[in-house]
Amino acid sequence: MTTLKYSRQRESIKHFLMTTKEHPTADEVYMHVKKDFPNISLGTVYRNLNLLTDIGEAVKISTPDGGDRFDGRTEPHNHFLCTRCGRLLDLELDMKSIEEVNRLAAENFDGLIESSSTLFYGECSDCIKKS
Amino acid sequence: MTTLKYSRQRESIKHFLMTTKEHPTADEVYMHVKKDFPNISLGTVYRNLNLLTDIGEAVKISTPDGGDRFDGRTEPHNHFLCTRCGRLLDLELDMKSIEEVNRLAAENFDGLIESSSTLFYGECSDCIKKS
DNA sequence: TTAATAATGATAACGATTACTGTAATTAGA
DNA sequence: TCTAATTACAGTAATCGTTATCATTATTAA
Repeated sequence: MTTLKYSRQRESIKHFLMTTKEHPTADEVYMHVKKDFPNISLGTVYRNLNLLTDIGEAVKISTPDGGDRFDGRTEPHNHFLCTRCGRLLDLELDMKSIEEVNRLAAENFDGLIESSSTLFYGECSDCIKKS
Repeated sequence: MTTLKYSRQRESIKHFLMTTKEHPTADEVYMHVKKDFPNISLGTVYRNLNLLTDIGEAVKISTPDGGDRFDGRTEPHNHFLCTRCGRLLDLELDMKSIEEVNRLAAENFDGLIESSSTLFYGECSDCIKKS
């Protein structure tokens, strides 16, 4: 086991993830952090995003379109992907509902369900307005 | 709009997807179909997997670990990813539960929810036995 | 049977991510 | 505070999954 050592770059990445409402891709994080660290490397961004994910200070979200997104909110919550514009949004679902889903799923399942993540699809309000 | 033309390769891919219980990656489909078509190209596999997905005869599943998986079952259902062995399994959840989740989610959401896909995490029965 | 065109196999190109390497920053201990 | 040990860095090459290109083959409608 290797000890964690402070770094400004990691702190900046973490801070950005925790304050943004978006769910940026690694490249978007890179672009942002570049403002403070003009010659930060994309590899550093990936390394730290994975590190933060591993120690539970960030969450990785997989979508069927393109690269993974990262989220600084680590409490269980779900996401909505707009099938028109591709935006990924937070979607609140109270803990009870999440637990209820896990319980329902466990009824017909032979293993141990620890958590779940739901991705909802549809049209976001912005796209509905435009149509 | 381009007309669809029959091909043995596509038929074989489709047949495999519909009969297997697994959720193969593109490469696993490739390996399997190779038995009948020894010089099929991986590009052909991808092309047809995407085509089948587009016309609704297959489903693409994104997981946080590595490549996408494909599923010949097109009725709405959910999946379970074992955090130990990485296996992706079907998980039955009756339509009512799925609709209920979508309804609950819609309550606090401003757009239109059309569908959802839940990925459950935990340990599969095989891994539990081994521990 | 033929002409039109969609699908193929082979391979190159691509984008996202990871691995490598020598240098710089952080940290624990004297 | 200085030093030594070690982690993190920037830069870059390599890898992996996937898509695009293209000349050839298979399917299909007339």
